[in-house]
Amino acid sequence: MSAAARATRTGAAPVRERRVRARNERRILKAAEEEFDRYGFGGARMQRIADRAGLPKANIHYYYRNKQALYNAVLADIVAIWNAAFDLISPDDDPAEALAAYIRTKMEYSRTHAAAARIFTGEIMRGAPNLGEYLRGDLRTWVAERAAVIRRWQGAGRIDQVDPHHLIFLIWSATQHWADYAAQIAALSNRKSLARADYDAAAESLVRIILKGCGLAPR
Amino acid sequence: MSAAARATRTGAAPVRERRVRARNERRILKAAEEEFDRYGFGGARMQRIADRAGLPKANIHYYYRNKQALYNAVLADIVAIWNAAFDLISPDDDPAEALAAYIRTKMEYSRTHAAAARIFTGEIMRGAPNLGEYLRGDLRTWVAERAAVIRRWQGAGRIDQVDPHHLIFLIWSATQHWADYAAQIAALSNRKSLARADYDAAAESLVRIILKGCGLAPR
DNA sequence: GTCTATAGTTAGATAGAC
DNA sequence: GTCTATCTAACTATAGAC
Repeated sequence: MSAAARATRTGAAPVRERRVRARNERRILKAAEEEFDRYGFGGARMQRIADRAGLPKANIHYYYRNKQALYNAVLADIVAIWNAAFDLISPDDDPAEALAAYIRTKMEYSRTHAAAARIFTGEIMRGAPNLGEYLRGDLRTWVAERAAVIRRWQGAGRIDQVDPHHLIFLIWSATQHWADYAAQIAALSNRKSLARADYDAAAESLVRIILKGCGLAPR
Repeated sequence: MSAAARATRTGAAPVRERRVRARNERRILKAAEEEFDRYGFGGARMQRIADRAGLPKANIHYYYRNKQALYNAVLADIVAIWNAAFDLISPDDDPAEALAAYIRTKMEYSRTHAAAARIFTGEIMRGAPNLGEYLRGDLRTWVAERAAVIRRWQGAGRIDQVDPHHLIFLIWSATQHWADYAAQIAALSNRKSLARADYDAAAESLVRIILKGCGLAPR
């Protein structure tokens, strides 16, 4: 019996083996994220994921039962980061400051987590076959809470009477665009890729237009 | 030798056969659009496209050499409709009216051509491997011309000094969102699908926020 | 836990009769 | 131009030695 098998029985894997597992899972998830981003679920190849991760293909199946399970793990990762990153916006905040900060944070996410952002869009575009629970659960709660905050701001006359959901979707779409459409933006500006300054400038344009569009002073 | 083969040699196919060809190509393209939308290029299956079109699989290959050629035909269709639909915006237009009309038209496109819109997004997200020429050609010209119009408006003090490209991308993303993220919007509002009224209301919110955000009076 | 070899299955593409 | 049968390649997944 192997050390790992013994450890599983006793419920405590040796530290070294847990570390190997953690490192390999990280490598595989990273490689899978790149592959699913570039080719979509149907176009992704387990062999290429293995090559990117620097492991034999069989090892991918050792850690993840099948392609679907690996894809679900990548999605879970994306949703976890998403949940952790966007706890902003409470009723006591200044509306202009809170919205400006949210736009800038979301844009930064599009820049630093572009592949994750695109995989998320791909999943939603296919009808969210693996994220229905998340959309109808955590995300719906999040949206309802933020919409309530915006309505309280509106009740206090601190922001224009725009549909809170429409405002949230506007911010999501305008920032997400810089991940999903990065290739188009680069092609239109005759460049190979976008720089940090491009995202920063775009975020400032969005802050300016959206805040003013809601009757708020610039921040 | 068949009538078709004879006709090909003489350069004039009989009317009936041309009609059969046109009808079948339309059916196949429609079925392919649905399939590529639902599953992406890699996940699309020629057999399902054939089933949707009500034809044997071999016939799909008779009209389109392979899967890639069929996908390219679908993309060409999408780009053609796109080019035909958005010739709006000239320097003599009233900025508020022109932008409002563009937002409403683009939103209508997201509603009535949702599958096409999503396939386009998917292609761009994969790095636009089959649309580089279009992006660097027709689309770049289109964007440059519209940006020039916006700059003339700005020179005449008719609209705020916002980056014209950022404004165009904002309108594209905010309207495109209602095609790409329809599943998420429906899930968040606990409904199975979106109605025309949803798109219309969203368009009016966007017109209101974006026009005001650019220093324009509502239209 | 790692890796080679391969089983098993699917799907794109084609041959050839009609 | 249509359709059935089939070829072939590619890919997911697993068996089993180490």
